[in-house]
Amino acid sequence: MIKLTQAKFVTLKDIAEKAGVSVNTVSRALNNKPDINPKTKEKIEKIADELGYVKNSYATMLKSQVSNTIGVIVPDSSNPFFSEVFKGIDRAAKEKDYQIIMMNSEGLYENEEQFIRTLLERRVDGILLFPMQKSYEDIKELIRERFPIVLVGREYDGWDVDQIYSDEVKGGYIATKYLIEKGCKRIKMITDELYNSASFGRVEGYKKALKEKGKKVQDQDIKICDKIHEGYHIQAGYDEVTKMLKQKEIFDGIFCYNDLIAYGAIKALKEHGIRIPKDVRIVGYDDITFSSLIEPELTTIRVKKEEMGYEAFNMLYKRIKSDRISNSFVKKILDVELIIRKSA
Amino acid sequence: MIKLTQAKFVTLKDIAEKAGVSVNTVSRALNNKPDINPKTKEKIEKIADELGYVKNSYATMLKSQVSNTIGVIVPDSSNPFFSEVFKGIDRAAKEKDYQIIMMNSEGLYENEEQFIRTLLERRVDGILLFPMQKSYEDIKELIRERFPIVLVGREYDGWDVDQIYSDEVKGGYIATKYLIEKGCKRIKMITDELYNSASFGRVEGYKKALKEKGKKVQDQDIKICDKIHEGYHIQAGYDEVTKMLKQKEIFDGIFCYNDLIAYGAIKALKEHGIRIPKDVRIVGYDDITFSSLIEPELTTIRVKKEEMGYEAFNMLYKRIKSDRISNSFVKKILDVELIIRKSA
DNA sequence: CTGTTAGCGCTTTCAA
DNA sequence: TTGAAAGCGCTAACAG
Repeated sequence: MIKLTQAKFVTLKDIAEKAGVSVNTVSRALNNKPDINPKTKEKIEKIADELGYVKNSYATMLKSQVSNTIGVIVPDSSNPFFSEVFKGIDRAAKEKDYQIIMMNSEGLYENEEQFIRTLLERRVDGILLFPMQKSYEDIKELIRERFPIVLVGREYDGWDVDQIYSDEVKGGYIATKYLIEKGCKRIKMITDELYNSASFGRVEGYKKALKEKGKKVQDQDIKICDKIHEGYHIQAGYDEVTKMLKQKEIFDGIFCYNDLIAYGAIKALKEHGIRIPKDVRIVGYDDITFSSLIEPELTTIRVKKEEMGYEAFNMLYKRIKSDRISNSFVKKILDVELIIRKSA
Repeated sequence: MIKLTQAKFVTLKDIAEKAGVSVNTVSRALNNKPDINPKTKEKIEKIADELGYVKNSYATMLKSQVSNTIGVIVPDSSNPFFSEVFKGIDRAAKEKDYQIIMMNSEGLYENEEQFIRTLLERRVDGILLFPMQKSYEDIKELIRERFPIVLVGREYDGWDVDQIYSDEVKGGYIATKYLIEKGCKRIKMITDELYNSASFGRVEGYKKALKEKGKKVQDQDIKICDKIHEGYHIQAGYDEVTKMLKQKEIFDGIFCYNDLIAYGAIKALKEHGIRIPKDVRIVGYDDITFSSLIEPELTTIRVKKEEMGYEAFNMLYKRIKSDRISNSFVKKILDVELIIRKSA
């Protein structure tokens, strides 16, 4: 059936016929190849323009087996943390004239698996993945096949794969140590799931700081987010603190897995008339834009977000361009720093 | 040159050879077509699995001329407003099993033009565009060619194109009217560029409300954002208010083009010890998540963000699927509402 | 400098 | 139920 709603695209053949030359002459003309008469070229370009020619990239990619496209899978594109990392990816990709197909796994492993497949079907040249770490099968396969991939934001100790992530243990450590130094006697932690390395590392840092100062670590002090909510991080922080208050738990400091959780925690505390930082001190993680705008301004761990994205792309780019099998995989660990504001 | 770093992908031909059947039998087996012996099918599926077959979508698309992909061009993916609209798009696209290529025009018309071209080269089935409105040539061409497109968030009065946007005049009107009712005598407005319909509409509403209450509209009360900054909206709001204060302008109310500008405005006012809402009342626009978290909580105009994205996709989907030329273009206008919090 | 030819991987007639 | 052959639009090798 002829689709009248959409004009058919002009092909090289159309141009060739009109110009009275062969298809391949047209191809050469339009791709700025050598060995072409300037006059012919000009003529062809003119006709292409008149006809409104738009190259069919599928055909090109099918032929050349190169897409100049990478896939990016993030857990939540509406989380400002990922927006900022993505900015770095985007900037690096533009420099190298690469395109990006971005997908949102929404924290579901099934999606991650499915998206990887889709990206492979699209023959992306490589993948930048923020993995869920709920399972590893999908990634293992890519690595076994030596498909160009860089794992971002999560640690895969001992794996033969390029990776870039922050020094999470240090982050958790300096955050907690700071709270202790500020005089907190009972510090809770609210974290994400425990199976991802970021969460795990931050908890480890938290424990390390407590132990170092001779405080005992109690597992019930570590709260794990309940993620059933829409926009779950803020809500989860809010719910968790509300519950802690209702159960009359005693605490004078909270270290949150990320700034969003901290926002929710602050909201709950304020609603109960608890003063920050006087009664309870709060430290977040990530240092997203809004953290210097909320009240009280949030003390937090700054992560090099844009740099992480920028570097991640360039690591992937190198991997894509490396023509030989290389067993030297890059593991880049970014430093973090404590940003002291008003909440702690 | 053989690229050893990347295993070659398995093709239908490979499977066919191993199974001792023809390529087309394999194709039919893997695509769940009728007319295939269940046993043959099973055998083929098994081999495909063993060999790790991944379909080459370029080949399929080249042949079928359908990509099941749409392009989305947003001005700034790190602005929470667009993140939320995008969520709606994403949800709708998933329902229809469509994929999305998202691009970030960064407020530059050159990028918009360039991205449209790229998307056409990728033969997307349609485009969802948040236009800059700095120029119209690129869009005009698409419309002339009857390429499936939906313009989102901006009004194109009298154009033969599907569009969805908010009732901006109403938004500006109710925001300003509310400030007047609260007793504001001198209300400033800080807006984005003036050439886009959203900005234009909100200014119109602002003027309408002032006039209706017998107040005179002074053009110098309307401040236009200076956008040279990184993360410009917040910074621009901050800079603008700082400048107004330095120049000792008199005002007791500010209506901001969006919440981000309002955040910056609030920050500047606080730094100067000006109380909100006692000395100056602030109303924002969009009602992004963080607006109920900052202090004071922001009074703002709520826009149906997710719905806008969701509807936009479905309008585009209909357009893509409509097989005949249709001259009835859809123009959907979403309602807005005033959310009263603490800042005004 | 230009044309002919082959083929990327897949789908789709049309025969068998 | 299956196979052979053509072709989507483009590029590249090779002649001329």
